[in-house]
Amino acid sequence: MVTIQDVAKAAGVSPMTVSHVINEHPHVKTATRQKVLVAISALDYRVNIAARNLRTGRTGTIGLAVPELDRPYYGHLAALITEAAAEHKLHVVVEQTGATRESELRALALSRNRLYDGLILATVGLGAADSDLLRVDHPVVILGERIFDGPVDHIALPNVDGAQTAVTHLIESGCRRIAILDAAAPEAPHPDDAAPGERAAEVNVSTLRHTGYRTALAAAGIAYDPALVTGVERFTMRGGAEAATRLVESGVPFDGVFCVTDTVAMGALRAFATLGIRVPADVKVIGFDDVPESEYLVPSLSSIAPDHDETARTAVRLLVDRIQHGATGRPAREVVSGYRLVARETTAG
Amino acid sequence: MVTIQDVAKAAGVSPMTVSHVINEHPHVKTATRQKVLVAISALDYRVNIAARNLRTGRTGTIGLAVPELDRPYYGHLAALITEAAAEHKLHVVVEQTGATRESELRALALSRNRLYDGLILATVGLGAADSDLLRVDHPVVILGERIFDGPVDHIALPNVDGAQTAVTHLIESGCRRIAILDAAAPEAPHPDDAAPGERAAEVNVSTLRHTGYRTALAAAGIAYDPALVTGVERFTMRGGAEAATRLVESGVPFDGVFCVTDTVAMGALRAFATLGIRVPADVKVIGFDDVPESEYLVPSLSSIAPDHDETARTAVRLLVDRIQHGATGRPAREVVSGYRLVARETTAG
DNA sequence: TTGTACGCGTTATCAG
DNA sequence: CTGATAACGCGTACAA
Repeated sequence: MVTIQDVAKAAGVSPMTVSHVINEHPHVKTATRQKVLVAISALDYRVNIAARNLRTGRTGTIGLAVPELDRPYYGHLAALITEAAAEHKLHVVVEQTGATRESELRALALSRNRLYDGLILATVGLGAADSDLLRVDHPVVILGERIFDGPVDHIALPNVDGAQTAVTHLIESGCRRIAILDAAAPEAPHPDDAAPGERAAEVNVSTLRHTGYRTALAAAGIAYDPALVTGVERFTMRGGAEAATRLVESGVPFDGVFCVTDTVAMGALRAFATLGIRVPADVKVIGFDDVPESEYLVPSLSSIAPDHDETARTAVRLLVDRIQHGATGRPAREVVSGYRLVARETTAG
Repeated sequence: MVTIQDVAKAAGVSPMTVSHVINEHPHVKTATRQKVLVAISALDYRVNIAARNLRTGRTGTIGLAVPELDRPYYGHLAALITEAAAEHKLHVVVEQTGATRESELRALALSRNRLYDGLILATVGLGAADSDLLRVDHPVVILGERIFDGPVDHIALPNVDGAQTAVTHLIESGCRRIAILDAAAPEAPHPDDAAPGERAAEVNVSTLRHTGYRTALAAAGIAYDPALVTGVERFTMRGGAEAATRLVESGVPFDGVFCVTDTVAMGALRAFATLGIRVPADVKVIGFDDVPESEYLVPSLSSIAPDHDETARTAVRLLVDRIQHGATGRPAREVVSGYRLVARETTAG
């Protein structure tokens, strides 16, 4: 391994001078600079980032931790954040947490974070109950469901409002029996049903969007029918296809479906095609996320489009601010992303 | 920042002993270990990876550099490689190169690589002419087109054979006028057309798959018609849709389309739907890559499925071997991935 | 304008 | 079983 010392020796100067050249400090004679540059390229010298990092405490890199890399939503997010970070001259590296609460906490706590100047953590497994665990001393921005009064900066997706808008759109398109495909296991009670003082069920993407669904129904005077709620094992295409198939096989009539994510909707659309159910003629479908694929599906998928670009930019901006002004200085901020309804063929008249 | 020294002081031992405990060295009395562990958790100490890395030269992390993160193929690849690496107790971080030759070379040469024990580089921009530039001293595995006799370990996709199989499948399905959507700019001459001694045009995914296309046509006695070759600006859905639209508007008759990637095919399918061209009734379509989405499209997309799982596992295995046995010891190896034809609805009778 | 000395936090070596 | 010492490669402060 060729070090800065080797370069110094080769150029006939001190290591310090080499350092000055590398870091483009002004007070180096041009002739000296040239000698050093020649030596650097002759020896193919590269600075040792680990050493520099140890000395300076900065890496110029931020981490992005996402639940799963092979879901369009996160791929898109990663691309946008990479772009936004570049404007701040920061590199982005992405890692996969695995979509469980434990793994997300691990990503957060891992000493590895020392290799990043900051971390953007996209969560699905963390709940409001984990608030305390989010208290870390390095710059972190959480991207995900709503965690009120959390100790870290946090960008919340417009889950409730977005879902309500989606379902309202189905209603306005003429649907009356609207099914929902969302997370399977813990039956999410409607907030209104919770006994006073009782802790609400875990807050996550699914329960929030479920809430929006119920709110929209209620606003339109449509009764909530548990038979129309179908659980999705995982928020994947396969999960969506299986859930949609179960919904159809249950025999319960429905004329609209709100899918918790576009990926789930893609699975559902496929299942409907297989079962001979026409979209949008027989059933209208809407998703959430507006992943790039949605526009190109046949039929193209209506969706709720959070302002991804703005979200990415805000996440990076908040993080950069923490990096520059200290992780624990200012109180935590919460930002809710904007969104818009994108009506496409799956909800066409 | 709490250091190993702080822990040592708190536990009343030397920093060295703390290090022994952290790294689970055997010869530490249980009582001592306990004291240290207590101090560690009391102080919430985390090892400083940068310092450890500086000292040991290992990070336990490998890098994966891909052209673009928001393409299903790379997302899927990243997920599989992460999984494969976990079996070797290695972390994976993914970064985006940007799909240009320069950026890929930069990813390769970057001092940043010192933060990884090794790098898996998925290429699209690099050509055979860059062989020399690939000569680096740290462990690297290239994933991409075929670069014969390159200086680094290399996993090649079965581009030529796979494309030939895809086009042959179209022919066997009854197609006679088969269009191809592939890279736009430099007209790729068929190897047979190159004058002897003349350097072949740049070798990349597109030219290789183009070669497979021509080989399949030739084998079936079908004349190559340049009018059926349509350039795709970028290998995105949008690029595919635009190219397909141009193809149709050109007025040239065709009954089959081979798309250079599944993502391009998704765009093409959408364009055909918009233009009222039925798939597979009017035109049959096949892609390449077999991304997870393909199975769920309507109609589901026939494709060439490289053995992604095996590819990921092999890439990691080769890299681990280099990490353990030195980057420059053994001569470079080239492995070609296996593949299979997946016939779905877009090429159904 | 250039050089010297030291410290960042950790671990390898080797002695006790 | 535990600890002292040195070293990893770089950057900062200060001296020359």
